[in-house]
Amino acid sequence: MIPIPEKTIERMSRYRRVLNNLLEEGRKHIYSHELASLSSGTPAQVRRDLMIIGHSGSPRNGYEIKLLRNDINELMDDPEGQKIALTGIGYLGRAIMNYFMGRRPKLTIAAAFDIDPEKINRVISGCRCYHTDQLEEIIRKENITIGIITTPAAGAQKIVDTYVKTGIKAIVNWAPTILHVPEGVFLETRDITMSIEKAAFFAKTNK
Amino acid sequence: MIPIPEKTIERMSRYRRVLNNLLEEGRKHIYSHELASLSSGTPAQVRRDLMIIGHSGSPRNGYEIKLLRNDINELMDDPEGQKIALTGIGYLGRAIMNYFMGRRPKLTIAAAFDIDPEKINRVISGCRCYHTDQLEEIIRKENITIGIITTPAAGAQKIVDTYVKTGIKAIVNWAPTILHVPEGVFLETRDITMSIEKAAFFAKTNK
DNA sequence: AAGTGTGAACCTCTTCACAGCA
DNA sequence: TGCTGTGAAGAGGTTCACACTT
Repeated sequence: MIPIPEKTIERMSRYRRVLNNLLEEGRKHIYSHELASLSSGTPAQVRRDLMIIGHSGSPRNGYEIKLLRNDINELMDDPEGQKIALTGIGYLGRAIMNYFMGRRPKLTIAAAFDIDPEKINRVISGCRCYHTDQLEEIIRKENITIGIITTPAAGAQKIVDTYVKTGIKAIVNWAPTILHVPEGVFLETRDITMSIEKAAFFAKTNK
Repeated sequence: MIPIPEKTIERMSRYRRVLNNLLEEGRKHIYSHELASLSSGTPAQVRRDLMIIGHSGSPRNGYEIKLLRNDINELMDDPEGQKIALTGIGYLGRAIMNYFMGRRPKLTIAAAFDIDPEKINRVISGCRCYHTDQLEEIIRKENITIGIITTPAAGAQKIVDTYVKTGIKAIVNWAPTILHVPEGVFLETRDITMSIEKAAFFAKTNK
């Protein structure tokens, strides 16, 4: 099977959110142009994406929302669930923990790590906190497969290295620094400064 | 002049960070392959980017770090400085304020907004906080041109509309929702859930 | 009539490969 | 020799346009 493009995966995440909202409102069907406008895309893009994941609708009613949502769930979720480790319990780490807790049943932050004794062995936002020294132990014990980094820039590479050592294959980094991972490990850096500087460039250019 | 691609702007932000670090270490020159490996890119990409912004080096020494950094500053910074408004002083808002304060002299968070009376009229992370009702007034008075959104999903579109009404041309959104802006306004949504779900998909696929 | 599904064209960004230069 | 600068090829993603369906 042809691999699904990263961009399509991102949009699936958006589509799912829109579809879940519509389901709550009791909507049953949706046309590509409606889903497009609700997710800030184009109708052709929506149809292409759904074609890629192998979902089809009908000219009469468009797409059946529940079926489409289920197809996206099947594509994106691991039926056995996936666990996440988060390292760096600062404001950013807490924002993510807060937002995530209980939101996605198949995807949970199973453990958080920090070096501040104040935070260790507490439960923050429903999540148990450990000392960073225990990263390897806990990740292996809990069978964690996804790593989040919300530490300051300085310690981040060391955390990545530990993540990689435990066999984690996907990492999301919010530390404002460039990190290095071996081939085969997915790393996405979501740099706050970079996104604001890009916006600033646009604001300046469009002045 | 040909417009500079968004992707190149993003990398400029990364290059600048690397170059600033090197300057502190006293380095004077750098080759494209070195800058590439420090910023997780390819040498060809680095050369192409520098070509696009009109910076050139020499086969003998590569690029002169200080000159290159200055060219990036000139490209990215507004000489008169740019001001940012941030709405939503939760964990995420504070993370951004904390990180940003005093870091970039030409780019400052000039005002923060919330609806919680606890936070209003205080100074948090060196930034004055106002009630959201004052958005228009303060943005115009302070001549703010960039807007950040770190509110919950529910109120976000209303904030965007207010930003747009005041003439703000670039918005960065961290609220977990799809927002709509008119043509000509730059909007970047940095969705936490989406990035984690994407990583989860990769972890699942690479299992 | 008003949708979907999709080959093909198009556009954007990345990488190759090599001439030119110090 | 080992780099830079860049035309050209390649890869990836988006949009067009239209046959097909209900």
